[in-house]
Parts: sequence; structure tokens; C-alpha cells
Amino acid sequence: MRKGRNVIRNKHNDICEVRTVDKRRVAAVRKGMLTGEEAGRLSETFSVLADPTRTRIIHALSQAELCVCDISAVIGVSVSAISHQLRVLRNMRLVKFRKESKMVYYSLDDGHIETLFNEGLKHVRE
Amino acid sequence: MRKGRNVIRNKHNDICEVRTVDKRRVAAVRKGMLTGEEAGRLSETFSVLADPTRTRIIHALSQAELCVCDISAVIGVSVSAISHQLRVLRNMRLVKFRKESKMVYYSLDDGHIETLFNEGLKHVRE
DNA sequence: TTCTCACTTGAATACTTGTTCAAGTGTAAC
DNA sequence: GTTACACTTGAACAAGTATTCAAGTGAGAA
Repeated sequence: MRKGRNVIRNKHNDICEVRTVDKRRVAAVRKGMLTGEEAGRLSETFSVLADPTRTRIIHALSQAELCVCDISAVIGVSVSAISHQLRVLRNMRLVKFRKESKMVYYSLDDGHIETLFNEGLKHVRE
Repeated sequence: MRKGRNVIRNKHNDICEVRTVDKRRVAAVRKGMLTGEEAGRLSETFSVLADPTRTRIIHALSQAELCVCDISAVIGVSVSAISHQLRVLRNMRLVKFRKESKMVYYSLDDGHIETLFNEGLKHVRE
């Protein structure tokens, strides 16, 4: 049985437009809810894989350690664009690199992201 | 042993700036590479979870079937914004809905996405 | 030293995206 | 009929992002 509608107030103490329909259910779900910070970090993690260039970089590096220009050749995107994306991946500590004279070799530095990638691939391939 | 640098040509038959360093490795990786379409669908899938509002909606719906205004109340985002995001989730067939008079009840319609969500959460919580 | 090469970086541009606001739909109550 | 309500939708705006281009770095070859 559904409870009556209730007007609630937000933190600014304004009249809140939101009306809850099922107070009990809302309270229960809200209790188990992600914190704003958790939701933020979670979506940030998924954002890394939300770009086709980055997914392809990660996929390529899951197969072999590669230098920047070889990643560029494999994926068919300019060296500059790859370098920019590698910086994103570096900042998130998802790849590591090794310098050998002029060359810079990149490889994956996070097992989780590979798991996530493969889980996503499974979903796409049904 | 590193092979010599090679200038390759792209599909437009222009001289391509990209030089491969290790032809064999590049060829091998390229062979197992994702197609452009696969990479696109993969990153599209991850894009769904790349927004905190959507991750919270999915998390909420993984706990209970909820109407729009209750989702709004749980998450603390306007009904309109929630509705827009629900459309995205509907278009990707990740949620289903059920109408009961004036109310619309949403619930998850894809087990894969819950798996992906939980895998991501595991990563975030270490 | 000078030159080339592999890569990085900053600025600019074009594109995408999330939220708000206002208007609109359809159902139920009055 | 009118009103209230739950939700949807389109337009507009702001914020974020991926790529390109040009310049810069630093290591090794000449």
C-alpha cells in the first residue's frame, strides 16, 4: 500500500519540489546509497574507458609493450593525440613507461582495468 | 633486435608521418586489434557509467524498483535531469519501466551492467 | 656543434554532454 | 469541464573533452 505524498525540504531549507512517493523505500535505498565521492570516483574510472582511442590503447598494451609511434601505427591516430591520451592514462596510474634512449615504451600498470575492459568486451560481444 | 624504421602509407595514399619501430610486433598487435566498431560500442557502454548521476541511478535501481520522483529524492537531482538520464538508459536498454496510473516505475533490465558496475566499485574501493 | 628523431606540451578549435527552464502530455481527482 | 500531479521533452547554456597544429625538449648520430 502506497503512503501519502510528502513535501520534503532540502538543505537550503527552501521548499523542495521533490515529493517522495514511498518514504520507507526511499529511506532504505538512500541508506545503502553511494556517497557523492564514491560515485564520482566510480564514474571517473569508467570515463577512462569511455573513449575509443583509449580503449584501443589499453587493448593494444594488454597484448604487448609498445612505444608511442607503434601505438600510433597500430591504432591509426596521430602521435600527438596518442601522447595526450597516454598522459591521461599515466595520471590515473593505469600505464607505466620505460625509457630506452630516445624511445618510450608503455605497458599496462593496473590489472583491474584489464578485468574491467574484458568484462565490457564480453557485454559488447554478448 | 630492433628492425629499421619504416615509412608506411595510409589509406589515402599520402605519405604517413607514422613510422613503425617494430614491424613484426605492430603487425601482430594489429591483427588482434579491436575493430573500430567494437571499440566504439565498447566505449559507448562505458560512457553510460561515466557519469555520477547515471551510476547512482543504476545503483539505486539495483536495490529497488523506483518511480522517477523517488529516484530524484534518493539522489538529490531534479526530476527533469533524472528523466533525461533515464532516457539515455532506456535507449541503451539498460532499464525497463512499468506504468501504474500516473506513475512510472523503473528497474534494471541488464545483468551485465550490474556486473560491470560492481567490478568498477571493487576497483574504486580497492 | 648541428641535425635528426621520438616524444611531449600548450593553445586553439570543434565537438559532446549534463543541467536547467519552460512548455507539453496524459491520467486521475474534483 | 477544471485542476493537480507525474513525467517527458526541446531549447539554451555552460562545462568538459578529443584532436590538430606548432613549438619545444632531450638524447643520440653525424
